[in-house]
Amino acid sequence: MIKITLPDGAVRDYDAGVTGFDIAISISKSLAKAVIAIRINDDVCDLSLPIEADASIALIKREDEEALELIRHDAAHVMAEAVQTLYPDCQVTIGPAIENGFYYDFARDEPFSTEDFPKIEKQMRKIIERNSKFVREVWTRDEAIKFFKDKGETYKAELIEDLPTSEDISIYRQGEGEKGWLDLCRGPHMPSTKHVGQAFKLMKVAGAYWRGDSNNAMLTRIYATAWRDQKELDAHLKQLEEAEARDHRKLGKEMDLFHFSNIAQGSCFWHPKGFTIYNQLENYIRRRIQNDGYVEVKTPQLMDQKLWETSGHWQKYREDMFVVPDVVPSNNENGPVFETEPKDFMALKPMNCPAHVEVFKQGIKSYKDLPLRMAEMGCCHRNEAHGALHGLLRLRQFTQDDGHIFCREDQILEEAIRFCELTQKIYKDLGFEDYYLMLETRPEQRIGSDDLWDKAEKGLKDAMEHLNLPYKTAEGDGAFYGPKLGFILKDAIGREWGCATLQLDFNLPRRFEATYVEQDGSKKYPVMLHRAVLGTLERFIGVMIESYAGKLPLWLQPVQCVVASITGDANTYAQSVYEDLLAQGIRAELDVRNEKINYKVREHSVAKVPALFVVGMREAEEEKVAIRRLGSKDQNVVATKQAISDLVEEAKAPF
RNA sequence: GCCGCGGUGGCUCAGUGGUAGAGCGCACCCUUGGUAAGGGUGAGGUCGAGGGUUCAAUUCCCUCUCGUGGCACCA
Repeated sequence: MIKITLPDGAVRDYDAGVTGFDIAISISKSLAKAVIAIRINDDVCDLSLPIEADASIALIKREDEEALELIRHDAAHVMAEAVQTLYPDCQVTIGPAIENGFYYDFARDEPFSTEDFPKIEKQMRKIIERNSKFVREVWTRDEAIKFFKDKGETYKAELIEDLPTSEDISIYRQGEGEKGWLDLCRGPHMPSTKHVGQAFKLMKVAGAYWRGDSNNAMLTRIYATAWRDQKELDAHLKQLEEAEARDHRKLGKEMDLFHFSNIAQGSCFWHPKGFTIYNQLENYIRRRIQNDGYVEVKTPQLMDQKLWETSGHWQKYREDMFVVPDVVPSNNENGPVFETEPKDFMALKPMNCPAHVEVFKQGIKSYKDLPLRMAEMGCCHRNEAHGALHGLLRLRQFTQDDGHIFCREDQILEEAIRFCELTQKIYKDLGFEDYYLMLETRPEQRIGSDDLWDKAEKGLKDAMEHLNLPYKTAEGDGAFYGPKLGFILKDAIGREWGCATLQLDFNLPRRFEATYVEQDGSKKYPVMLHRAVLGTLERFIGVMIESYAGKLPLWLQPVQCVVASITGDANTYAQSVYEDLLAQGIRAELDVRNEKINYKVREHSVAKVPALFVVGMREAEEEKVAIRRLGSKDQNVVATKQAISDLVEEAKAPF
């Protein structure tokens, strides 16, 4: 007999080898119908798995939150069978459950298109209705490898070959008898295909490299979403639709903030309204960092190859840099641009750090000068791959709210804490609470001793622990010169973008022979903390537009108030209200066009103008305005003086 | 860079092997209207670029380019 502890704490005795299904039956028949899996201790398992020892268990029902992953995983198997039934020449590879759904990677000479989706979905529904049991079998490695090789499934065979020899090769069969479709899988699965249900939808096809390596073949990935019921599915699809409407590229066009053009791909043309946001944000950051003890510098855009050789970028990252020959070009328009092979080169800076080290090196620095916090709104260029570009979120030209803190080793913790606190304050001011921290630790290819890395990683961890900040860790993802801490924000559809970053660097000062004089007169290398709060102004504005769906806080809005007249007779008064607003520093516009007020209200609402001052003869006579705020249908008639001073108060930047 | 999809007036998009259409916007006229589109008239397009097939290509094919969804990349 074994002891099974149920979630309510009750302990029941069962024969060893009892299954989750047996336990469910022993409790109630209706429960047995509803359960689809069992959690044994902390692992989700098949309902049919025999339990051989004492355990705590919980039965998972299909309506439970935990069922989602099982539904999605099983749906992936169903999709794979459907695809292979329809396209027998197609190899299946891997297909995990992911957030909101699942995908499966297929290898086929002719890629799928979305036009194939209805056919595949139909076949999936057939398989689900067939209600085949998922049957787990354990095979030997050789047996499994031979089976898949004979079937022409080279990718599966490769997967099995790479599994540790200690591991059982488990196979899940989801059809009848010997001919049932099967897949290599660790499990667990629900009892049968019908539990997948009908609330799924194939979403998109995409290319994906085999095993995530660009040296490998490109497979065709089909993404799908799957839910417990139609209501959940509909809600998800609706949410996606709404998110699309918040896309910063769409809003940027609609609100006339910026544009992109193929004559400067990956760079942004800021329009007056967009640049107003940009400037407001930049000025705010400038006030923040000045208050936090930074000094601001401006360094060159083009710098000599030698600088990049010293920093190491020339050797390591040249292919991502814009390199410019330092030669006078030929004026002969029919000949080559350069008549002689260029020997000397400059490069547009892909980052500001070497330039800041150059500034640091001017003159002699004392330990008393540290920490030296040097900031720059640094415009950088990186020759990003075409496929990487994405609106304001991934550009070739961008401006970092960059900064480098030169400090002693014993100042790392304090500076790291200080930076995290500054970032928290700024994100709070800007209305961001939904972000997380990611610590990226030492990569395989790195410079510096393990001792230094220990110190550096500990410095970052200590800072986060001191501030009680939860964080994730990505082992091995750090920069070659030091570990990284990132603040990750999400865009409208949940894609993640690194914004704030803090990186420890023991390396660059050594490469540049940048030193300070210690108390005892000896020369020492300072530690460099690379840091940015927004990351880049462009990316942050992009994320912010999506997060606010274009309805930015008043202090950032390009047009804060529009004064709209109802009839021509009120135009003079409207003009005077408008001028008063301007005089008080409000970014206002005047609308005295020959249009109906309905029309004006609609247009400015669509344009997301936060405050609309409507004036007709009634208001003119009483020196008032009828205020209509964005998102509200209410009108509030207020004395003009009061309305303006209220708006001025509200439009104050948070710092 | 790789795989899929796309590029038609300023914007959103329809359409066709016989050199193009709508709505919005824009200009002008009428209308002076009280909180989400008043009416009329008009201008505006080398149908992304190049090549091919064809009597004829915006339409079919190829190459390129840009965009887009992913993948890879992201110092």
